[in-house]
Amino acid sequence: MPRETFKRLPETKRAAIERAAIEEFANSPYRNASINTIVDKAGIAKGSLYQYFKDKRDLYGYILSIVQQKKKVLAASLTPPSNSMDTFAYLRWMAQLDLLFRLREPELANIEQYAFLEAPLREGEDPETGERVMGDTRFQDFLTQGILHDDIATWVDTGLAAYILGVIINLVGPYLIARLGKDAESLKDGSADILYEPHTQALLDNLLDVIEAGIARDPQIRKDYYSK
Amino acid sequence: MPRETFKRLPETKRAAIERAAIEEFANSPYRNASINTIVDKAGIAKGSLYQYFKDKRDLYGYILSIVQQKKKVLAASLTPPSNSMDTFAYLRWMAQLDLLFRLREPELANIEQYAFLEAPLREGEDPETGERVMGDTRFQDFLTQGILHDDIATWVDTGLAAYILGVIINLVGPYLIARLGKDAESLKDGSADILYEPHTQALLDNLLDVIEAGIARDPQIRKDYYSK
DNA sequence: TTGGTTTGTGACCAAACGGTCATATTCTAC
DNA sequence: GTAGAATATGACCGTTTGGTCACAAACCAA
Repeated sequence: MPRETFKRLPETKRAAIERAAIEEFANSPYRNASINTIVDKAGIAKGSLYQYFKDKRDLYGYILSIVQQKKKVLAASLTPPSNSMDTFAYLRWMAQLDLLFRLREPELANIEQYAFLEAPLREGEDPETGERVMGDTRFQDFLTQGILHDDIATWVDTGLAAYILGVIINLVGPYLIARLGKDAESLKDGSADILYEPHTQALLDNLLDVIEAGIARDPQIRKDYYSK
Repeated sequence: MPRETFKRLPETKRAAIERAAIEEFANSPYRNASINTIVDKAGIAKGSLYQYFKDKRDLYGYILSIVQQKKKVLAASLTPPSNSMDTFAYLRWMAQLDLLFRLREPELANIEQYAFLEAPLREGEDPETGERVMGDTRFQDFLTQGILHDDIATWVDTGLAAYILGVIINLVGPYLIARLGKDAESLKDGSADILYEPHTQALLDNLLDVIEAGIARDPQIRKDYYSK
């Protein structure tokens, strides 16, 4: 969506503009984000910005595309979800990806969250049935597949559960970071690996155990080490 | 928090101001709510408003107190939670209260939700332990009690679960209303009672069954009619 | 009717908003 | 060197923001 002029910009200048915009959209939801603040921080004139982007929405859309792309790259760098991965392992993988994204790119994660909160009820169309559904269609699909695989209890209302899962995944990040406290620091600077940091894994385990116990057809959690 | 002058105002005028403010704060989060819009809708001069309230925050605080009070009244009109009510019945009662509030007072419910989203991570202090906790302390207490009563599985991380419960209860309302569709209309105009409307009760049942299955020590849901 | 207190009013303020545009500067090609 | 295109600039526009204040109107007791 940026104009051609923007793409021809020297690397450093483009980066400065992107960084300034990211910082601003991470600190304020779209409506309150300030163009003036962005151009000041980027060190360019306001008129210049409007040569690169049609308007505020255009700039915002571009920043959102950066967020998505960066997350995609991170997802690819993480052990990818395999087809053999079971339903809940996949869900755990998603939660871990979300947390890792928040640790590595807190500003981008914030932008993502603002975007989610601005349309938490956005409708999507189920490509399968054409039925209108609410919430992230990813989770809708996820649950439908889970039922087909006999992983999810058939009595679970998939629409409701998909909505709840979306809300949880999108809002649990800040809580986890706060709970991890200084452990989160080690994960950020890379001195610890999220895959092996015990405190982090314990929290993720607990979150997913609750979810699995809640919607699984035959939850393992009830038979394992936790049972008393 | 309103000034004495406001309390002395004729009923109709006070009501007009409250209605205008409620409408505005229900449509926009605090930062974007407009004083100008409020005074226009209330049909008073801007200077008058500032004789009744110190500033925007003061007015907002007053409106929030109305929200809380109205919800309290509604809670009292509903069959109150008894001591003998078990942990999950109490949680279901809370969910039902929230839904009913949304049906009867959609604007007030919206204000409540904006307030929640503006500080979803606000810290509270556990009066028992003095420990700093996140999320609604109500749910923290609720879970602690539940564990004492042997209703909640001991392996559940209460902090995490309390946060999740808070997020769910505060955000599931709009989804439920949308799902109920025209049934929601009957509930609003009083031609149907939420306690007996089957579609509504089925959705609430499903939500609470998932939660119970997720965190209960000995979830009934696994043994009952749903099991296959 | 008078005088004093309480209440009502809207023009006005400085700041910030998104966006525009005439002009200046820089770059490219011949 | 020069013409012409591309890019940079910040003063400026109209609008909106929360909040103030000098003044007018209404009220009330004496």
